[in-house]
Amino acid sequence: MYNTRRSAYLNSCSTAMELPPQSMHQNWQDTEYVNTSCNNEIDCSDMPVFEGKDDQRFYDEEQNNGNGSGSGSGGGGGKKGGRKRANTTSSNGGDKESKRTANKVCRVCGDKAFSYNFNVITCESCKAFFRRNANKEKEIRCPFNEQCDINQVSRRFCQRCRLTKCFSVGMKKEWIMSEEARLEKKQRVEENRERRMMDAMKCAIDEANMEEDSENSFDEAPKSSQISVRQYLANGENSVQHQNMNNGHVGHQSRQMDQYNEMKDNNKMLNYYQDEPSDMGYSNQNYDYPISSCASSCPEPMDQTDYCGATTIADSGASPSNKVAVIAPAHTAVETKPPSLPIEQNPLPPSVLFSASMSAIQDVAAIMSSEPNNLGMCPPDVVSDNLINAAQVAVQAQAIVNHTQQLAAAVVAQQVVSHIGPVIPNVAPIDPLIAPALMPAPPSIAPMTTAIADPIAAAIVAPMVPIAPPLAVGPLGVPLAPPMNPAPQSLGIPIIPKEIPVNDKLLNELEKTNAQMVTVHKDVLMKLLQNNSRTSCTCTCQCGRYPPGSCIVDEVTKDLINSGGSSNSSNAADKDETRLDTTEDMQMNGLLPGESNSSIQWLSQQSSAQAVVDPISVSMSAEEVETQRERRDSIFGAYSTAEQTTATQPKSVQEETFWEHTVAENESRELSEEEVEKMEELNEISNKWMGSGMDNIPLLELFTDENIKAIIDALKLSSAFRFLPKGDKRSIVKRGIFNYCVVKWMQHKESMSLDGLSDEVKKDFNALIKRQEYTYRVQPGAFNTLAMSALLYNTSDVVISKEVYMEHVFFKNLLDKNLPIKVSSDAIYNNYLPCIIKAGNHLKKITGGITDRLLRNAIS
DNA sequence: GGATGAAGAGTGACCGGA
DNA sequence: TTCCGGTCACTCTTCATC
Repeated sequence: MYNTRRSAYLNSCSTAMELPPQSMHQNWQDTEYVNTSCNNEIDCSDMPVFEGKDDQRFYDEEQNNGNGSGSGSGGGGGKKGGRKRANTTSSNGGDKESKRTANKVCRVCGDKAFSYNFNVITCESCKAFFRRNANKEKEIRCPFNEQCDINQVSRRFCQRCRLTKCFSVGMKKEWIMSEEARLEKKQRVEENRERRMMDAMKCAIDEANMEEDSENSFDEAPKSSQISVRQYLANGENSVQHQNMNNGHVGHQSRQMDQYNEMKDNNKMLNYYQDEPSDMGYSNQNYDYPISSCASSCPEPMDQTDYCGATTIADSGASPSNKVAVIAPAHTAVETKPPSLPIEQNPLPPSVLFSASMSAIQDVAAIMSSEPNNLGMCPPDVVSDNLINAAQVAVQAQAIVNHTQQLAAAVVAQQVVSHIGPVIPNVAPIDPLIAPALMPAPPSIAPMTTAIADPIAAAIVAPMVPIAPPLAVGPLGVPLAPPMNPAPQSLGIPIIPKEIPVNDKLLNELEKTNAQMVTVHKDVLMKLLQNNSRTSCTCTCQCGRYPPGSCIVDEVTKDLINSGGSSNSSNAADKDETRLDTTEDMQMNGLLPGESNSSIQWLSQQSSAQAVVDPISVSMSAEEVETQRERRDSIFGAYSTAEQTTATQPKSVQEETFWEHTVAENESRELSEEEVEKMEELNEISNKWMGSGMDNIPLLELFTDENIKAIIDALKLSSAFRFLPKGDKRSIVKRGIFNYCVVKWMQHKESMSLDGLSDEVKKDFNALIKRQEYTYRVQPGAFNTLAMSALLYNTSDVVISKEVYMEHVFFKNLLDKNLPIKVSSDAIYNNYLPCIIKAGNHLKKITGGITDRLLRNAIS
C-alpha cells in the first residue's frame, strides 16, 4: 500500500525527484491526495497540497483507523496498545483527563498546540522534531522544490522545509539544552530520584514498623527495629546476636536488602514499591526468607560498600529512627563487615558521590574534627575509610562548585562596587582542592543557588553585620558546623560597602573556570540595575515582553520588586512580561552574560559601555530584525506588495521602532483559534485579490461585472461571509463593497490608479492616505481586517441583521489585535471610516452601484 | 523474484521533572 | 502551569536470508 501509493505519487510528478530514504514516513499510505487546488506557496506538480476539510477528513480517518503513530494498535487488543491519546494534538478524542488544553495553534504546521516551545507556540510533534533536528549537522534535502507547505499532514514529507519553517517562525535552537546541560540535568534528576526512593523506603519501613509495633509481633525484641545506627553499632555483637535470635526477621531484612540492591541496580526501585508495597512491611505474615538467600545474592563486598555508602551518604535525614540505616548495618553484620578499600580501588559511583547530602558531609566533618557527638547517625569508629574517602570527595566536589559560584558572585558583587562605590569585603580566592574549609558550607539541604547566594548577600550587607570569623575547621578542612545565615534581621535593599578594589586574582580564577553561567543573588542584580544600568543602559524592550518604549532595566527591576521572582501568571500577557526572569531573557537583553562570552568579558563590556546604545541599530542584528519581521509575517500575513515597493527606502528609527513594538504587542495579544482561522481566510482573500491582478488595475476597473463576481467569490473564502444568509450577503455587497474596495485601494495605492476620477474625488481619496496612521498598511493583517469590517459595517439606520452586526464586531475586535497597542479600532473608525464611506459613496455614484442582476448572479 | 525478519531511523504522544 | 528532555509505541525503509 505504502509503496504503491508512493510510487503512484512519484510517477505522477513531472520532475524527477531523488527522495531521501526517510523523507516520507508513516501514514503516507493512508493519505489521499486531493489536488483540488494549490496555494501560492507550492508547485502542484511537485508537491501534494492538503487543504481544508479534505485534509482533515483523511487525517481523522487515519487517526480513527489506529494507524497513526502513537495510537496503539487500535481497539482490537493489539500487542502494544497501551498508550492512549489524550485530547491533545491531532486528535478528535481521547479519554485522558488533562487540565492542559491544546487551544493554541502550532505556528509551524497549524496543529493544536499547548504552549511555547523553543520560543514559539508549537505542537508536540514540531517541538520534538525541532529538538531532534535543529542541531543536526547533516544536511537535509528537500525532495521537492524547497517550497513545501507545512501543515499537519505534509509536515512529515519534507524535513528540510519543516525545519526551515521552524526557524522562520522564530524557533531558537539555542534554547535546546546542550549535551552538557542535558547530562547535568539528568544527573540531578537521578539524584533527586534516588533521594525520593530513599525517603519512600524510609516511610514504608516506618509505616511497617508502626504496624508491627502495634501488633507486638516481636515482643522479644521490640526495640531492635527502632534503634539508631549508632546505638546498634555501639551494641556491636550483641546486636548481631540479638538479630540472629530472630532469624526469620533478620532474614527478612536481609532478603529485603538483597532485593533493594537488586532493584537499585536495575533502577526499578520505584516499581518495586509500587507493585509490592506489602513485601516491605514487617508484617506478621509467614514469609520465609532464609539467610542463605542473602549470602547467595549479595556476595560482593563492593555491593555492600556501595549500599552502605549510598545509604549513609545519600540519606538526607539524620534521624535516629532512620530505619533504612538500621537495615544496612544489620545486613553487614550478618554477612561480613565491608572491607575498607582505598577509594581508587573501590570507587563509589558518581551517583553516590553526587547524592551526598549535607548531613553526611557534616557527619564526616564531625568525624574529622573529633567531635563524634555531632554525628547524625554514624560513630567515627565504624565509619569505614571508604566512606570517609567518598564523603571527602563529595565535600570537595561540592566545594569546587561552591567556590566557582562564589567567585562568580563575588565578581558581580564587586562589579556593583565599581559602579556605585560602596565597600565590599574582599573575598579571598579559594583553592577548591586544598581549602574547602575556607568556604562556609552551604546550609543543609539547600539548593545550590541558595548556597552561593547567601554568602554574597552576607557580603553585601557587610556593614550591617560584621563578617563572621572564619569557621573552625577539621583536619581536612571541613567546616565544623553549618554556617548560620548571616543575613541581617532587616533585609530590604542591601547596603553596599565601599571602595574595595576588584580582586584581579579572583577575576582570573573565575575566568579560568568552565562555568559559563553564574547565579547572581537577586539583591545584587537589583543593585546592578538600580545603580548601574539606569545610567548606562537605556535599551528599550523590543521583544514585546514589556510595553513599547519602556526601559528594560526599569521593567526588570519592577518585576523583581513586585513579583519577587514569581512567574506563575497564567495569561499570555503576564507570562510574557515575566519571561525576563529567565536566564535566557536576561542574556538576550544583555543583563547577563551569554554563551558567547564569559562572565568576565561580559562584566567588562558592561562596565565599559558608557555610550547610550541605540536599541535598533546596535542591540539587534540584521538577522534578528529579519527574524522579528518573519515572526510578524507568520501571524499577520506577509507584507503587501505596496510595502515591498517601499522596503528599500530607509526607515527612520522611530518608524522602525514603532513597528517592532507593534509586532511584539500584537504577539502578546494572543489570537484565539477562531481568530487565527479568520486571519488565514483574510490572507487567502488578499492573495486571491493580488493573484488575479486586481491590485494592479485602475480603481474604477474593479467594478466590471467580471471583477465584482471575482471579488464576491473571493469573499466567499471567508466563513464569516459564506455562512451569512443570502439576503444579508447581497445587502452587504450592494453597499459595503465600495467601502471594501476603497480600503483595498488604500492598501495598493501605488499600483491602483485613480484614473477616471475627478480631482475633487481624488482629493477625498488622497486624504485617506496622507494620515500618519496610514503607515499601518505595512501590516496587511490590519488592512485585511479593516476591509472586512468596512464591508460589514452598517450605519445604525440600516441594520441588516444581527449576524452581520456580530461579524462586524468580530472583525473590529480583530482589527484591534492587528493594530499597534496604542491605536484602537475605535480610533481608526473615527478617523477613517467616515472618509472611507465618503470615498465609497463617490464610487457608488460614479459606477451606478451594483445591479441586482449581478448580485443574484454572484450570490445565488 | 517474492516472502520474511532484523535492524535502523524517524515520528508523535505521553510523561517526569525543574 | 510551563516547558524541557526522555521514553515508548509505532511506522517505514533497507538489507540479509531463505
